[in-house]
Amino acid sequence: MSEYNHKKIEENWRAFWEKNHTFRTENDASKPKYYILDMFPYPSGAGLHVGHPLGYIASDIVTRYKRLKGFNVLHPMGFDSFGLPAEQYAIQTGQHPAITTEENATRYIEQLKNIGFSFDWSREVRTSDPKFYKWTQWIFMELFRSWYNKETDQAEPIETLIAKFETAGTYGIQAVSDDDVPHFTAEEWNAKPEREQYEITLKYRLTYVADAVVNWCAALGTVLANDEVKDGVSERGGYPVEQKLMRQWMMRITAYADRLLRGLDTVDWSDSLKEQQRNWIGKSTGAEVSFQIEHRVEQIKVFTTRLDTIFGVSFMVLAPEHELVAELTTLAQKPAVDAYVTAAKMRSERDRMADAKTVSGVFTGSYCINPFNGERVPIYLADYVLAGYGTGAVMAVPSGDQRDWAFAKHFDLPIIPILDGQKDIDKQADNTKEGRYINSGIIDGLTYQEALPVLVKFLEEHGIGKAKINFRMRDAVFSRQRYWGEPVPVYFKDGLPYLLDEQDLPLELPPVDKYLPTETGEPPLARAEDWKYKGDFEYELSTMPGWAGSSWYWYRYMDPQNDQEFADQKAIDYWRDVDLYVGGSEHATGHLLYSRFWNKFLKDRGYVPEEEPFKKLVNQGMILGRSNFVYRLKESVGEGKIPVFVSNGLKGQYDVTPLHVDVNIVENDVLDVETFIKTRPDFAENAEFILEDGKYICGVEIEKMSKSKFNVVNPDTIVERYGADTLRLYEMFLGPLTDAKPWNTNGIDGVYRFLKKFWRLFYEEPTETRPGRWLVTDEKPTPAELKALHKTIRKVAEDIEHLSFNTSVSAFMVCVNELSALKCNKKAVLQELVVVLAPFAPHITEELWAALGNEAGTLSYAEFPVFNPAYLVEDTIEYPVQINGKVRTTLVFSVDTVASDIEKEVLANEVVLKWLEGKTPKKVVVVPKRIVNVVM
RNA sequence: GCCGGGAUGGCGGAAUAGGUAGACGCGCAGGACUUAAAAUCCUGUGAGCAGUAAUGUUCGUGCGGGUUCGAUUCCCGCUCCCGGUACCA
Repeated sequence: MSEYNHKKIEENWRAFWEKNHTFRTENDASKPKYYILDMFPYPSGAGLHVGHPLGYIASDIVTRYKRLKGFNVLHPMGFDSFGLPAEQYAIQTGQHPAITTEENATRYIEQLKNIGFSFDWSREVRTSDPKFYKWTQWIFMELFRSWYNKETDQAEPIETLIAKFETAGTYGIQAVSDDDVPHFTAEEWNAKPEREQYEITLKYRLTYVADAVVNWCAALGTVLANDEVKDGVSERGGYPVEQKLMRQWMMRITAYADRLLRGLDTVDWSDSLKEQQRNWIGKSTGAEVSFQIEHRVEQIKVFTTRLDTIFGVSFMVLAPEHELVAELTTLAQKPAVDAYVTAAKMRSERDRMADAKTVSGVFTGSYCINPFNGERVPIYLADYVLAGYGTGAVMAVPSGDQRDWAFAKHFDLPIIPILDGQKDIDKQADNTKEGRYINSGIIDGLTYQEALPVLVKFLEEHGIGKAKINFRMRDAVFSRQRYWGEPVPVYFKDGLPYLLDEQDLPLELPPVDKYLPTETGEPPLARAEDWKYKGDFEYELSTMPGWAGSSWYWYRYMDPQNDQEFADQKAIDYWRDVDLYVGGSEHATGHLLYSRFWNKFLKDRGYVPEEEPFKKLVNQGMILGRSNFVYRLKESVGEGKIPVFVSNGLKGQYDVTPLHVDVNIVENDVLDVETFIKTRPDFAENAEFILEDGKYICGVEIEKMSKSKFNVVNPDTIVERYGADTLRLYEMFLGPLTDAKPWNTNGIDGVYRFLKKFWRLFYEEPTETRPGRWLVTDEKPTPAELKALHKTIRKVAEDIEHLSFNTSVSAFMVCVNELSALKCNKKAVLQELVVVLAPFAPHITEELWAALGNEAGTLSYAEFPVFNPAYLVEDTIEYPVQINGKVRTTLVFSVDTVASDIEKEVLANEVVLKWLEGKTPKKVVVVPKRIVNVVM
């Protein structure tokens, strides 16, 4: 074959790999392991666009490279196949989501295989497969059967807690639990009826039932994702949405807050990602203080990180959802409070936090007492305080906190200065810790450092509070009022939740007549007929959230067929953890925290060996769409009018409406007018076009890739026209893996030409009369050829380690340009180059590898060439010579020339002398092997 | 709002222990081959000014300051864009 025929070559090799199971991976303990994982996709109905494979190409390059370096590489792919879109489609069409999901996954696999990824498809998993979610349910059960012992700082079986109760009651127990756990002695425990004992343990288990705030849409009869709520109404239909408490399964992730925080120091992730997780966990050190409510027995607890400002408290603010609101509201204030609470229910948490400009709130009519000075403090409600944070109450210090300051101004409350270091507090709050305290009772005259211990001692001696570490992170809601998710393996008996017997797993999704909630607002599973545990007991009707299956799936790839365990212990001990994890940064605080949480839990219970599941992690950037526009004259729209479109360069002279035009009929921003008329008769029939230089030039904007913007580019189209190798190289060539960047098919010709030029090093260009001959010879390479090769070997190996693939592609181009110029057709050089290029362009390199006389299909497990620095040694260096930091000339010196000799010669140089204009330089900076700078 | 990230030619980008800004590619312009086109190959290409030209020279890495012999790179203050913000996955 003397012409580069990408289609034929690629189809051949893909068939070869499939037939020979080239990428089947064994759990082979004799070779060092390397686990490279892609965040698995949700198989959407739209199929893949060119943005999706970006991360997969990168991880496939590393995978193939590591194989060449002698590693046993696990590189699997599967589907996170539970999700809202399939359910939404099911609601609209009645089609079971399993069917849609199956079709979409099949399409994804086809598209992925088309790009030549070296996935081991025999290990594919899907979270919606009962054989998979059996183990998701099993892990849920293990969580339910566990509690968190703070003493040992790990999760333990619930039996160890019960044993403690039996011998010592709650005495000395350090557990993460609900707030309202009762205290008892061993005798008291042992005397309790079984049901009550069980009820008590429910407060300690790592998954538990509690009331949580959700977006309730009464009109749709369902709970909405924040995503589905826009401006306080449902995105679908525009119905009102309110914040409502609902009984939900929860995950006690907060038990792991500190370990999740500490673990970040041990993983190789980007600083920004770690920082996002740290902020999410939000550890803050401070104190909890109780304020007695005037004329009542209840107290209001607040958490503060600035206990030192307690003498500046001039009011108290509670979240509108605070449990004491009803009791605190006086008769006179009731109408105002009720109105405010109702209004707050209509606002989403995000709206409430984002809106820092409007001050709103209402006085309850009640007061509490500042325990440090006995002053009466009025109690307000305001929606900037969120019920789920801390205690849902804030002690307001207007002189030190800007939000409190604005609130105080608005309601005309006192602003008490507390530090003599505070400045301009009549204009704004000053949160300084500088200076000495004033108006502050027992800490007057002290500094911040001196005051803190005094305050804490006072707190503890008077029993009004304690030092406390608070986390912003809350327990995770684990229930979804949906159909298309894992059923929760729980049934109810006399109102209490119990686990299913293990042999009854998996609890499969029952058929339902509709995928909607019931008329009474119960989740879709309530529609299932005769769906009772052992024929008697109500099942839990909510399903698990999207993140359940993805919180442990990487272990299933290690042993995907196992029906005895979630994975064989030997397989887990061999593969252990993920060495490189590639995926989108949008998972920074969701999936990546939950996965770490479940991993730590599984480790505590002895199922997995590593504390952290993902050693190294990179976020690939999003590939954006490049939308094209046509501009229609506004005056040309209307009954009986002929539409007129004006070219981009001339649109300024007219009043026009920009309209998206399909990027697939635009080349280099020039519109294919004929196809446009043909494909869009709805608005381009008989249309006239005002051209520039005889062409219709389209406008351009960078936007997210989406169907509605007509800017979606399908990888299949690219593979058909240019081949998968070109697609792979081009996606890498676009820019750094981690950056967001626009897709522009225009540039792809460059890498396609590169592959053809590379091919020309092996085969002569064919003419009409004869096919191109095989050019490769066994001649000995010249130093220049070896230099070109070894520069590339070094660069590419370094780049792959740093995941800097765009620069590797340029390095290949430079190398091929150099070898072409040198007319190098030598096997000794070309064969090594084939191996180096193989991870990037696996098809063309397999073809050439075989043509060079190697056994077909063995390239994937060949050996990566070893870089030899001897070929790159230079004996001269070109020094840029600067005058006052500006380059004026360059001079060549041999590598061993000493600085003083360089300086001498530079000062004698005519260009330098010209710039010196006879003056003596103040200083000459000679940086060896780098640069010379003459300062005058 | 809060948290995180980014900004370099017409376009994608390259260059950071601070050391010749614009590698590589696209596009564009000119040329070769061709009856012609495509493909391919060669040359040029940040902007301005001077010069027939070789060349010389000034400006130039989002904006405003600073540190330094020297700043795309480090520091301070802004502007705009993107991601996350707990039920999209």
